[in-house]
Amino acid sequence: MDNDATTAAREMLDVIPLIMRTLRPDIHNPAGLPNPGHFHLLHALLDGPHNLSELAEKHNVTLPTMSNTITTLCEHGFVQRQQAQDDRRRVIIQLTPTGREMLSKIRAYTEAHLAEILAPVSEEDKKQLIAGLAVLRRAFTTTEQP
Amino acid sequence: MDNDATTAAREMLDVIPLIMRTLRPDIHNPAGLPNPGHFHLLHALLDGPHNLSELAEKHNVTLPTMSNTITTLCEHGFVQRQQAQDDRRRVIIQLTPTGREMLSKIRAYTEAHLAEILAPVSEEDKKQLIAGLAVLRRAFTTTEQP
DNA sequence: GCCTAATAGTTAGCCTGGCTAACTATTAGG
DNA sequence: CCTAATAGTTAGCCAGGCTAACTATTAGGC
Repeated sequence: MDNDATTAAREMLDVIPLIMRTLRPDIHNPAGLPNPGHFHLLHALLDGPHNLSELAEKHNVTLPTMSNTITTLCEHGFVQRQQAQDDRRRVIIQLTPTGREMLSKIRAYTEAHLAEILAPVSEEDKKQLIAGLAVLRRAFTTTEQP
Repeated sequence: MDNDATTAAREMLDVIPLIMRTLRPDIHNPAGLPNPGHFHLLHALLDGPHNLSELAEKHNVTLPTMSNTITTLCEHGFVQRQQAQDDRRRVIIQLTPTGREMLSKIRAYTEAHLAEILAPVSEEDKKQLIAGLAVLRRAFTTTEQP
């Protein structure tokens, strides 16, 4: 067994809840977003348009559920439906400027909140933290694909 | 403005979603747990018994909602209700051995999964990661109280 | 080139979890 | 003691999730 990996895993599972407890309210209950879960969905649309099936699968909900969810997000003006011209069965979902703006507001607010929490940390510790985060980024982006 | 704090905050908000995408299924859809959200609730009971009002407030739900949720968790045998003897209005909620066991199974499984992902990381990077996590732990436990 | 099968979404009907309002039981205070 | 406050529960309603059934479009076999 790899003891350092286990130590790091254990530590992550202790620390992540502490962080999430602080960040959750920023992300899930921001003014203007009707439903907490909608944030993740809108976020997924940042890297480009998707169709309903992809979104449903990625978020572990059924197609009808995603269809309804998208309907309410359309009504709120955060996303828009659009027929694909090559295959007219498909519906392309993409962010509206309003949706994009909402996301960047949440992002900015959360980032500021986090930075405030990290401000009292010593310079050296901040370097250490940034280095640790880089390790995590590498570990979790190489494992992404499957 | 503190530039390192902002850099760290930005990096955290990029990296955390990557991690959560991997861990969410382990935590929210484990066999035996009826509802995804129940995990957080049971976890909160690990540090001792609580009454309904505390739980409701901590989890941002109303008292009736928490009452119903606890009822279903009771029916599944994960927690038990118990009248407080000093103030008979209060109801003390605590984990049953079954509930405790369920939590440690989820914990063990998730920890193993995480350790597996971290295994290929170099020794040096693992040290770096552990150091970074320690910084986070300090930052987020000193900020806990308010 | 049709006719069937497969694929993408939507609609209908049901169930659960959330909320507010109203109620019961117990304790605190003038 | 009698009123007010506090802790939970019950009742009734709404939104989000699911399955089943339906529509529309594309793909494939003969």
